Amino acid sequence: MRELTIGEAARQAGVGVETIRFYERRGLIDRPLKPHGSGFRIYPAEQIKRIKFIRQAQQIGFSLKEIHELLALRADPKADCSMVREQAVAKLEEVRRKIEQLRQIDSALEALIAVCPGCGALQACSILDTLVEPSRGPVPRIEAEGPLPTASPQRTRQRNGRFGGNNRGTINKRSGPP
Amino acid sequence: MRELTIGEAARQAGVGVETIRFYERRGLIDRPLKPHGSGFRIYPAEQIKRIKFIRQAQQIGFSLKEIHELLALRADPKADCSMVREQAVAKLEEVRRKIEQLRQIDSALEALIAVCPGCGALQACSILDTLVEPSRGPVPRIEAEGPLPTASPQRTRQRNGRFGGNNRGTINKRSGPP
DNA sequence: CTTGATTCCGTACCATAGTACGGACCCTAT
DNA sequence: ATAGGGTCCGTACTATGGTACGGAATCAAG
Repeated sequence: MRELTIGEAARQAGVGVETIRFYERRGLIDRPLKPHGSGFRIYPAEQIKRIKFIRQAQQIGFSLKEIHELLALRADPKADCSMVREQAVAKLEEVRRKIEQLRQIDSALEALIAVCPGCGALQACSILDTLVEPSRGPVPRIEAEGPLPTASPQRTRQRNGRFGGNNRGTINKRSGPP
Repeated sequence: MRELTIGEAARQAGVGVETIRFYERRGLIDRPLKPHGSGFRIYPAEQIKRIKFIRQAQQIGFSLKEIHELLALRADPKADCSMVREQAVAKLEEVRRKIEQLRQIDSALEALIAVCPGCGALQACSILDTLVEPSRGPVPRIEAEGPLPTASPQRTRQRNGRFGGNNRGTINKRSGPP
Protein backbone atom coordinates (compact mmCIF):
# COMPACT_ATOMS: atom_id res chain seq x y z
CA MET A 1 0.00 0.00 0.00
CA ARG A 2 1.92 3.00 -1.31
CA GLU A 3 -0.83 5.52 -1.81
CA LEU A 4 -3.54 6.64 0.53
CA THR A 5 -6.68 8.65 0.28
CA ILE A 6 -7.06 11.50 2.71
CA GLY A 7 -9.35 9.43 4.88
CA GLU A 8 -6.91 6.57 5.18
CA ALA A 9 -4.03 8.92 5.74
CA ALA A 10 -5.97 10.63 8.51
CA ARG A 11 -6.77 7.32 10.16
CA GLN A 12 -3.20 6.14 9.99
CA ALA A 13 -1.79 9.39 11.28
CA GLY A 14 -4.38 9.58 14.02
CA VAL A 15 -5.84 12.90 12.99
CA GLY A 16 -9.02 14.13 11.35
CA VAL A 17 -9.44 14.59 7.63
CA GLU A 18 -10.03 18.28 8.15
CA THR A 19 -6.79 18.56 10.03
CA ILE A 20 -4.86 17.32 7.03
CA ARG A 21 -6.58 19.82 4.80
CA PHE A 22 -5.81 22.46 7.39
CA TYR A 23 -2.13 21.57 7.46
CA GLU A 24 -2.11 21.65 3.72
CA ARG A 25 -3.46 25.18 3.69
CA ARG A 26 -0.75 26.14 6.15
CA GLY A 27 1.88 24.73 3.86
CA LEU A 28 2.91 22.04 6.33
CA ILE A 29 2.18 19.27 3.91
CA ASP A 30 1.56 19.43 0.23
CA ARG A 31 -0.88 17.66 -1.92
CA PRO A 32 -0.09 15.63 -5.00
CA LEU A 33 -3.12 16.60 -7.00
CA LYS A 34 -4.75 13.65 -8.73
CA PRO A 35 -1.62 12.21 -10.32
CA HIS A 36 -3.47 9.88 -12.68
CA GLY A 37 -7.16 10.56 -13.15
CA SER A 38 -8.73 13.45 -11.33
CA GLY A 39 -10.37 14.73 -8.22
CA PHE A 40 -9.00 13.34 -4.98
CA ARG A 41 -5.84 13.86 -3.03
CA ILE A 42 -3.68 10.82 -2.73
CA TYR A 43 -0.74 10.67 -0.39
CA PRO A 44 2.41 8.64 -0.55
CA ALA A 45 2.66 6.58 2.63
CA GLU A 46 5.66 8.59 3.81
CA GLN A 47 3.50 11.66 4.30
CA ILE A 48 2.10 9.90 7.32
CA LYS A 49 5.32 10.38 9.20
CA ARG A 50 5.31 14.04 8.35
CA ILE A 51 1.88 14.36 9.90
CA LYS A 52 2.90 12.38 12.93
CA PHE A 53 5.95 14.55 13.33
CA ILE A 54 3.79 17.65 13.28
CA ARG A 55 1.62 16.26 16.07
CA GLN A 56 4.55 15.24 18.20
CA ALA A 57 6.27 18.54 17.76
CA GLN A 58 3.11 20.28 18.84
CA GLN A 59 2.94 18.22 21.99
CA ILE A 60 6.34 19.41 23.03
CA GLY A 61 5.49 23.02 22.62
CA PHE A 62 6.19 23.99 19.04
CA SER A 63 3.65 26.08 17.17
CA LEU A 64 2.74 25.20 13.62
CA LYS A 65 4.84 28.11 12.48
CA GLU A 66 7.87 26.74 14.28
CA ILE A 67 7.19 23.27 13.01
CA HIS A 68 7.13 24.68 9.53
CA GLU A 69 10.58 26.09 10.16
CA LEU A 70 11.79 22.80 11.56
CA LEU A 71 10.55 20.91 8.55
CA ALA A 72 12.02 23.45 6.19
CA LEU A 73 15.45 22.91 7.70
CA ARG A 74 17.29 20.73 5.27
CA ALA A 75 20.86 20.39 4.18
CA ASP A 76 20.24 21.57 0.69
CA PRO A 77 23.18 22.76 -1.39
CA LYS A 78 20.89 24.94 -3.44
CA ALA A 79 19.94 26.97 -0.37
CA ASP A 80 22.11 29.25 1.71
CA CYS A 81 23.70 26.58 3.81
CA SER A 82 25.06 28.83 6.51
CA MET A 83 21.63 30.20 7.16
CA VAL A 84 20.17 26.74 7.44
CA ARG A 85 22.91 25.87 9.84
CA GLU A 86 22.25 28.92 11.93
CA GLN A 87 18.59 28.13 12.16
CA ALA A 88 19.30 24.55 13.03
CA VAL A 89 21.64 25.64 15.79
CA ALA A 90 19.06 28.05 17.13
CA LYS A 91 16.41 25.35 17.13
CA LEU A 92 18.79 22.99 18.81
CA GLU A 93 19.33 25.46 21.61
CA GLU A 94 15.62 25.86 21.97
CA VAL A 95 15.14 22.12 22.12
CA ARG A 96 17.79 21.84 24.79
CA ARG A 97 16.20 24.54 26.86
CA LYS A 98 12.96 22.63 26.71
CA ILE A 99 14.66 19.41 27.68
CA GLU A 100 16.29 21.13 30.62
CA GLN A 101 12.98 22.49 31.81
CA LEU A 102 11.33 19.13 31.42
CA ARG A 103 14.11 17.55 33.39
CA GLN A 104 13.52 19.96 36.22
CA ILE A 105 9.87 19.06 36.26
CA ASP A 106 10.86 15.43 36.02
CA SER A 107 12.94 15.56 39.19
CA ALA A 108 10.36 17.66 40.94
CA LEU A 109 7.77 15.00 40.21
CA GLU A 110 10.13 12.28 41.27
CA ALA A 111 10.77 14.02 44.55
CA LEU A 112 7.08 14.48 45.06
CA ILE A 113 6.45 10.81 44.40
CA ALA A 114 9.30 9.79 46.66
CA VAL A 115 7.91 11.82 49.51
CA CYS A 116 4.29 10.89 49.00
CA PRO A 117 3.91 7.10 49.16
CA GLY A 118 4.09 6.61 52.93
CA CYS A 119 1.39 9.20 53.27
CA GLY A 120 2.78 10.11 56.68
CA ALA A 121 2.67 13.44 58.42
CA LEU A 122 4.23 15.58 55.73
CA GLN A 123 3.70 19.21 55.15
CA ALA A 124 2.03 20.25 51.93
CA CYS A 125 4.67 20.29 49.24
CA SER A 126 3.93 21.43 45.76
CA ILE A 127 6.00 20.87 42.70
CA LEU A 128 7.05 24.48 42.95
CA ASP A 129 9.01 24.04 46.14
CA THR A 130 10.92 21.13 44.76
CA LEU A 131 11.52 23.04 41.63
CA VAL A 132 12.66 26.35 42.92
CA GLU A 133 14.43 25.58 46.15
CA PRO A 134 17.84 24.25 45.11
CA SER A 135 17.45 21.24 47.44
CA ARG A 136 20.84 19.74 48.32
CA GLY A 137 20.88 15.94 48.36
CA PRO A 138 19.28 13.22 46.25
CA VAL A 139 15.77 13.45 47.64
CA PRO A 140 14.88 16.78 49.16
CA ARG A 141 13.58 16.51 52.68
CA ILE A 142 10.66 18.82 53.07
CA GLU A 143 10.02 20.32 56.49
CA ALA A 144 7.39 22.85 57.34
CA GLU A 145 8.41 26.24 56.02
CA GLY A 146 5.22 28.20 56.46
CA PRO A 147 2.23 28.61 54.18
CA LEU A 148 2.84 28.06 50.50
CA PRO A 149 1.33 30.04 47.65
CA THR A 150 -1.88 28.10 47.26
CA ALA A 151 -4.60 28.91 44.78
CA SER A 152 -7.88 28.67 46.65
CA PRO A 153 -11.25 29.90 45.43
CA GLN A 154 -11.57 32.75 47.91
CA ARG A 155 -13.07 36.00 46.78
CA THR A 156 -14.85 38.74 48.69
CA ARG A 157 -15.06 42.27 47.47
CA GLN A 158 -17.33 45.17 46.56
CA ARG A 159 -17.32 48.66 45.10
CA ASN A 160 -19.55 51.65 45.73
CA GLY A 161 -18.70 55.32 45.20
CA ARG A 162 -17.56 56.65 41.83
CA PHE A 163 -16.11 59.79 40.28
CA GLY A 164 -13.72 60.98 37.55
CA GLY A 165 -10.31 59.63 36.63
CA ASN A 166 -8.62 58.46 33.47
CA ASN A 167 -5.59 56.77 32.08
CA ARG A 168 -4.78 56.53 28.39
CA GLY A 169 -1.44 55.31 27.13
CA THR A 170 -1.13 51.56 27.32
CA ILE A 171 1.86 50.56 29.39
CA ASN A 172 2.18 46.84 29.06
CA LYS A 173 5.57 46.12 27.57
CA ARG A 174 7.39 43.06 28.78
CA SER A 175 10.44 41.15 27.74
CA GLY A 176 10.19 39.61 24.30
CA PRO A 177 8.19 40.38 21.16
CA PRO A 178 4.34 40.29 21.13
CA MET B 1 11.01 43.58 49.20
CA ARG B 2 8.41 41.04 50.28
CA GLU B 3 5.27 42.40 48.65
CA LEU B 4 4.62 43.50 45.11
CA THR B 5 1.89 45.30 43.26
CA ILE B 6 0.52 43.58 40.20
CA GLY B 7 2.59 45.83 37.98
CA GLU B 8 5.85 45.00 39.70
CA ALA B 9 4.98 41.34 39.82
CA ALA B 10 4.26 41.38 36.11
CA ARG B 11 7.55 43.07 35.36
CA GLN B 12 9.52 40.66 37.48
CA ALA B 13 7.80 37.62 36.07
CA GLY B 14 8.14 38.92 32.54
CA VAL B 15 4.44 38.93 31.75
CA GLY B 16 1.73 41.52 31.29
CA VAL B 17 -0.50 42.76 34.06
CA GLU B 18 -3.51 41.42 32.25
CA THR B 19 -1.93 38.02 32.09
CA ILE B 20 -1.71 37.84 35.85
CA ARG B 21 -5.35 38.80 36.19
CA PHE B 22 -6.13 36.20 33.57
CA TYR B 23 -4.27 33.48 35.46
CA GLU B 24 -6.05 34.52 38.59
CA ARG B 25 -9.42 34.07 36.92
CA ARG B 26 -8.30 30.62 35.82
CA GLY B 27 -7.38 29.73 39.36
CA LEU B 28 -3.70 29.36 38.57
CA ILE B 29 -2.70 31.96 41.11
CA ASP B 30 -4.71 33.48 43.87
CA ARG B 31 -4.92 36.98 45.09
CA PRO B 32 -4.42 38.13 48.65
CA LEU B 33 -7.00 40.88 48.57
CA LYS B 34 -5.84 44.08 50.21
CA PRO B 35 -4.43 42.56 53.41
CA HIS B 36 -4.12 45.88 55.21
CA GLY B 37 -5.99 48.81 53.71
CA SER B 38 -8.05 48.30 50.59
CA GLY B 39 -8.19 48.15 46.84
CA PHE B 40 -5.13 46.68 45.18
CA ARG B 41 -3.75 43.21 44.85
CA ILE B 42 -0.42 42.68 46.51
CA TYR B 43 1.64 39.59 45.94
CA PRO B 44 4.19 37.91 48.11
CA ALA B 45 7.46 37.72 46.19
CA GLU B 46 7.23 33.94 45.96
CA GLN B 47 4.24 34.20 43.65
CA ILE B 48 6.69 35.29 41.00
CA LYS B 49 8.11 31.83 40.74
CA ARG B 50 4.64 30.42 40.37
CA ILE B 51 4.06 32.69 37.40
CA LYS B 52 7.43 31.86 35.91
CA PHE B 53 6.69 28.19 36.32
CA ILE B 54 3.43 28.60 34.46
CA ARG B 55 5.21 30.22 31.55
CA GLN B 56 7.91 27.62 31.38
CA ALA B 57 5.45 24.79 31.57
CA GLN B 58 3.56 26.34 28.69
CA GLN B 59 6.66 26.49 26.59
CA ILE B 60 7.14 22.78 26.92
CA GLY B 61 3.68 21.97 25.80
CA PHE B 62 1.43 21.97 28.85
CA SER B 63 -1.92 23.68 28.64
CA LEU B 64 -3.08 25.91 31.45
CA LYS B 65 -5.42 23.15 32.53
CA GLU B 66 -2.54 20.72 32.79
CA ILE B 67 -0.41 23.27 34.58
CA HIS B 68 -3.19 23.69 37.05
CA GLU B 69 -3.05 19.97 37.69
CA LEU B 70 0.70 20.05 38.03
CA LEU B 71 0.54 22.84 40.56
CA ALA B 72 -2.22 21.13 42.45
CA LEU B 73 -0.06 18.06 42.92
CA ARG B 74 1.20 18.20 46.43
CA ALA B 75 2.11 15.68 49.05
CA ASP B 76 -0.65 16.65 51.38
CA PRO B 77 -1.70 14.22 54.11
CA LYS B 78 -5.13 15.77 54.21
CA ALA B 79 -5.76 14.76 50.59
CA ASP B 80 -6.08 11.30 49.13
CA CYS B 81 -2.41 10.60 48.85
CA SER B 82 -2.65 7.62 46.54
CA MET B 83 -4.54 9.69 44.03
CA VAL B 84 -1.96 12.42 44.16
CA ARG B 85 0.69 9.83 43.63
CA GLU B 86 -1.10 8.35 40.68
CA GLN B 87 -1.44 11.72 39.05
CA ALA B 88 2.17 12.52 39.70
CA VAL B 89 3.23 9.24 38.13
CA ALA B 90 1.04 9.91 35.11
CA LYS B 91 2.51 13.37 34.72
CA LEU B 92 5.97 11.98 35.07
CA GLU B 93 5.33 9.56 32.25
CA GLU B 94 4.05 12.38 30.13
CA VAL B 95 7.12 14.45 30.89
CA ARG B 96 9.37 11.58 29.94
CA ARG B 97 7.56 11.06 26.67
CA LYS B 98 8.12 14.70 25.90
CA ILE B 99 11.78 14.46 26.81
CA GLU B 100 12.15 11.44 24.57
CA GLN B 101 10.57 13.24 21.66
CA LEU B 102 12.72 16.27 22.21
CA ARG B 103 15.78 14.10 22.31
CA GLN B 104 14.87 12.65 18.95
CA ILE B 105 14.56 16.11 17.51
CA ASP B 106 17.79 17.00 19.25
CA SER B 107 19.73 14.28 17.49
CA ALA B 108 18.00 14.97 14.21
CA LEU B 109 19.12 18.57 14.43
CA GLU B 110 22.60 17.53 15.41
CA ALA B 111 22.81 15.23 12.44
CA LEU B 112 21.56 17.96 10.19
CA ILE B 113 24.15 20.36 11.52
CA ALA B 114 26.90 17.79 11.23
CA VAL B 115 26.07 17.19 7.61
CA CYS B 116 25.53 20.80 6.67
CA PRO B 117 28.63 22.85 7.46
CA GLY B 118 30.79 21.83 4.52
CA CYS B 119 27.95 22.81 2.25
CA GLY B 120 29.11 20.17 -0.23
CA ALA B 121 27.08 18.24 -2.73
CA LEU B 122 24.56 16.72 -0.38
CA GLN B 123 21.10 15.63 -1.20
CA ALA B 124 18.26 17.48 0.40
CA CYS B 125 17.79 16.04 3.86
CA SER B 126 15.06 17.19 6.12
CA ILE B 127 14.78 16.61 9.80
CA LEU B 128 12.17 14.01 9.03
CA ASP B 129 14.57 11.64 7.37
CA THR B 130 16.95 11.79 10.26
CA LEU B 131 14.09 11.34 12.63
CA VAL B 132 12.17 8.53 11.11
CA GLU B 133 14.78 6.38 9.51
CA PRO B 134 16.37 4.45 12.39
CA SER B 135 19.84 5.53 11.23
CA ARG B 136 22.44 3.09 12.47
CA GLY B 137 25.69 4.78 13.45
CA PRO B 138 26.57 8.10 15.01
CA VAL B 139 25.97 10.38 12.04
CA PRO B 140 23.57 9.04 9.43
CA ARG B 141 24.94 9.16 5.94
CA ILE B 142 22.30 10.48 3.63
CA GLU B 143 22.36 9.32 0.02
CA ALA B 144 19.84 10.21 -2.62
CA GLU B 145 16.69 8.20 -2.09
CA GLY B 146 14.33 9.89 -4.48
CA PRO B 147 12.16 12.95 -3.95
CA LEU B 148 11.18 13.66 -0.37
CA PRO B 149 7.82 14.86 0.80
CA THR B 150 8.37 18.55 0.26
CA ALA B 151 5.79 21.23 0.88
CA SER B 152 5.82 23.52 -2.12
CA PRO B 153 3.25 26.20 -2.91
CA GLN B 154 1.83 24.47 -5.98
CA ARG B 155 -1.86 24.58 -6.65
CA THR B 156 -3.83 24.25 -9.84
CA ARG B 157 -7.39 23.13 -9.96
CA GLN B 158 -10.89 23.93 -11.16
CA ARG B 159 -14.47 22.74 -11.01
CA ASN B 160 -17.30 23.02 -13.52
CA GLY B 161 -20.32 20.71 -13.86
CA ARG B 162 -22.75 20.20 -11.02
CA PHE B 163 -25.67 17.99 -10.07
CA GLY B 164 -27.27 16.38 -7.03
CA GLY B 165 -25.65 14.39 -4.26
CA ASN B 166 -25.53 14.54 -0.51
CA ASN B 167 -23.78 13.17 2.50
CA ARG B 168 -24.95 13.69 6.05
CA GLY B 169 -23.49 11.79 8.97
CA THR B 170 -20.18 13.15 10.14
CA ILE B 171 -17.54 10.45 10.21
CA ASN B 172 -14.48 11.97 11.74
CA LYS B 173 -13.55 9.92 14.77
CA ARG B 174 -9.90 9.39 15.47
CA SER B 175 -7.87 7.81 18.21
CA GLY B 176 -8.07 9.55 21.55
CA PRO B 177 -10.60 11.87 23.21
CA PRO B 178 -11.62 15.23 21.63
C1' DC C 1 -6.06 68.93 47.49
C1' DT C 2 -4.80 68.30 42.82
C1' DT C 3 -2.29 65.46 39.55
C1' DG C 4 -0.59 61.70 37.43
C1' DA C 5 0.36 56.95 37.65
C1' DT C 6 -1.60 52.48 38.78
C1' DT C 7 -5.02 49.50 39.56
C1' DC C 8 -9.78 47.80 39.38
C1' DC C 9 -13.38 45.22 36.75
C1' DG C 10 -15.87 43.82 32.88
C1' DT C 11 -16.18 43.22 28.17
C1' DA C 12 -14.45 43.13 23.63
C1' DC C 13 -11.18 41.72 20.59
C1' DC C 14 -7.25 38.89 18.56
C1' DA C 15 -4.35 34.83 16.99
C1' DT C 16 -3.75 29.97 16.82
C1' DA C 17 -5.36 25.47 15.89
C1' DG C 18 -8.48 23.12 14.69
C1' DT C 19 -13.85 21.25 13.84
C1' DA C 20 -18.18 21.27 11.78
C1' DC C 21 -21.26 22.14 7.97
C1' DG C 22 -23.35 22.60 3.49
C1' DG C 23 -23.80 21.55 -0.89
C1' DA C 24 -21.61 19.64 -4.74
C1' DC C 25 -18.66 16.05 -6.95
C1' DC C 26 -16.53 11.58 -7.89
C1' DC C 27 -16.12 6.43 -7.58
C1' DT C 28 -17.36 1.87 -6.89
C1' DA C 29 -20.52 -1.75 -6.52
C1' DT C 30 -24.95 -3.45 -7.51
C1' DA D 1 -27.89 3.94 -13.94
C1' DT D 2 -28.05 4.83 -9.48
C1' DA D 3 -27.17 4.67 -4.51
C1' DG D 4 -24.03 5.41 -0.99
C1' DG D 5 -19.85 6.53 0.73
C1' DG D 6 -15.81 9.24 0.54
C1' DT D 7 -14.03 13.81 -1.11
C1' DC D 8 -14.05 18.49 -2.64
C1' DC D 9 -14.08 23.47 -1.28
C1' DG D 10 -15.28 27.46 1.19
C1' DT D 11 -17.07 29.35 5.23
C1' DA D 12 -18.47 29.37 9.99
C1' DC D 13 -17.89 28.11 14.50
C1' DT D 14 -15.25 26.61 18.80
C1' DA D 15 -11.66 26.54 22.35
C1' DT D 16 -7.52 28.29 24.29
C1' DG D 17 -4.62 31.89 25.78
C1' DG D 18 -4.15 35.95 26.04
C1' DT D 19 -4.50 41.61 24.85
C1' DA D 20 -6.78 45.90 24.54
C1' DC D 21 -10.12 49.24 26.08
C1' DG D 22 -13.23 52.11 28.85
C1' DG D 23 -14.29 54.33 32.67
C1' DA D 24 -14.02 54.41 37.59
C1' DA D 25 -11.27 54.17 41.91
C1' DT D 26 -7.13 54.56 44.54
C1' DC D 27 -2.41 55.71 45.75
C1' DA D 28 1.71 58.64 46.20
C1' DA D 29 3.79 63.23 45.37
C1' DG D 30 3.82 67.82 45.15
